[in-house]
Amino acid sequence: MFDFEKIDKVIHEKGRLGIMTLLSTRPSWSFQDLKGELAMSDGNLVTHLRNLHENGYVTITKEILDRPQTTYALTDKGRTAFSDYLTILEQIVKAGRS
Amino acid sequence: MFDFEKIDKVIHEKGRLGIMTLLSTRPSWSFQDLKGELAMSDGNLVTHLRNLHENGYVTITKEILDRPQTTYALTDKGRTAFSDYLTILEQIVKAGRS
DNA sequence: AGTTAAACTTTGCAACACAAAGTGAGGTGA
DNA sequence: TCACCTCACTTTGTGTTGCAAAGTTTAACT
Repeated sequence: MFDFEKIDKVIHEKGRLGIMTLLSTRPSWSFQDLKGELAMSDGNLVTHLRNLHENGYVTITKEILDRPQTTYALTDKGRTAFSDYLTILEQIVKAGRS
Repeated sequence: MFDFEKIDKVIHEKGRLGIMTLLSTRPSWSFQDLKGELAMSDGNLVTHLRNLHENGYVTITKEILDRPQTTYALTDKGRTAFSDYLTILEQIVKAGRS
């Protein structure tokens, strides 16, 4: 039926799935905004973001404006991976709703 | 935006998600059929099924026909939980595709 | 009795999520 | 200038769990 092995383990985790979903809705997000949306500790959030960055899905941009501010955005690779992941979700929903 | 905490951890795992999706498409499945669809070791499959059973999502029926044969099916609770899970997936897809 | 297959159980390990606490850089207020 | 605060991050520790591999049990079939 489906090849569940194709599910991207990097994305398929509650925390990172939340991050990826948020990142896909805007060009970029600040650390604080992400933190505000996701009930996660600093450390946990940073770790997930670093994980996504190490997998090439997310860019990290450090700026010092008023306060230090780091912004995160999807790379093309990340956007593609997320799109592929969504395609599998769509198939699951389709099968499950039938 | 979304409450990602609401994602059911029992279902949101590659292996069990595969099982739940398959179970939702037919009244019942034999162990062998599940094993045929999912690239998983016996032990791993049994463990996931037991997990789902212990959470009240799946019934286990043991029969001895030609050979011993165990069949698995969704409970009402399991069907509801899976439906709720799919609803969240739909929201993610919708947000991610926007 | 010996073999084979189904459906487990057990064991062991590596990975990982997560919390909590600590760090350091760079403001801001007194 | 000194204390304090926030942001972003690191470190540490703990508990959970996914997973493979090997062993076990039960029952049929020869």
